Amino acid sequence: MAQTLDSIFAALADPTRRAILQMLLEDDMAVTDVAEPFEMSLAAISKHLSVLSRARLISQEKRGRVKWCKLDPDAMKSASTWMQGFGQFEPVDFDGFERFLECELDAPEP
Amino acid sequence: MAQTLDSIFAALADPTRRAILQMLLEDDMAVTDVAEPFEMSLAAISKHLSVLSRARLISQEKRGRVKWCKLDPDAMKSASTWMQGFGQFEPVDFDGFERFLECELDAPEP
DNA sequence: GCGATATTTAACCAGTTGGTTGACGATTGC
DNA sequence: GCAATCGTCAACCAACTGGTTAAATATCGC
Repeated sequence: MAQTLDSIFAALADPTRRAILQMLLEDDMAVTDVAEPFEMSLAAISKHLSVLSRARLISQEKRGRVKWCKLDPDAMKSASTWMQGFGQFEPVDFDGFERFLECELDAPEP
Repeated sequence: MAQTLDSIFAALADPTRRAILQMLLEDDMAVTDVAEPFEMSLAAISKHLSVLSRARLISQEKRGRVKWCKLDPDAMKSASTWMQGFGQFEPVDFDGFERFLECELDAPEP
């Protein structure tokens, strides 16, 4: 679990990878489509995806020659759970999505 | 903000730094006391603390020759907020925790 | 003032990261 | 069958990380 948190937080520490996760929030995507908005090589994106995959933040499934990437929220949830040790609970937060959108404005690229 | 998230998640990606944060959850601590349970040099811990400090996960205040380290929940809060876009995680009341920390301050200083 | 204590800085080292290019293995459509 | 598409792998590079030891800087107690 500690090693899991290592890889999850390390994966989240890169703005390109966070942007990829936010793209996947919209829909599952093929590797080539994930790469399209970024100004870097496909190989670089492929590496980023494997980092996300090893951290189990995404899952990947190959169908034909296309590899589909899909968000897997469990890992993010365990990171979030770890962080909850640093705060107290409060009832469901309806502003959450709004604040998320504000953060998204600051994301790099696409 | 994007750069902030970079440094916050990068800081959280190291198990030593996460352990330090959990120690600080109990109480504010001097650098030497933070270092005591770890099997590494004081200089290494000092570096870890400066990473945490640059990420604003802790604040540091020098009183005399002792530098006190104190949790600063704001940074963790923004990371948690970013993550909330990815699931129905329980949100965290970091403001409540901050009030809790302020109460702690009234406790007798070591 | 002086020795002890608290902490940071500098120089260094090995390993990791994030990117590149180019070659390669599968799969598809014609 | 064969050219195009999808994606990874290998080799390489510069920059960063996490650790070390040794020296430097403050401050404290006496």
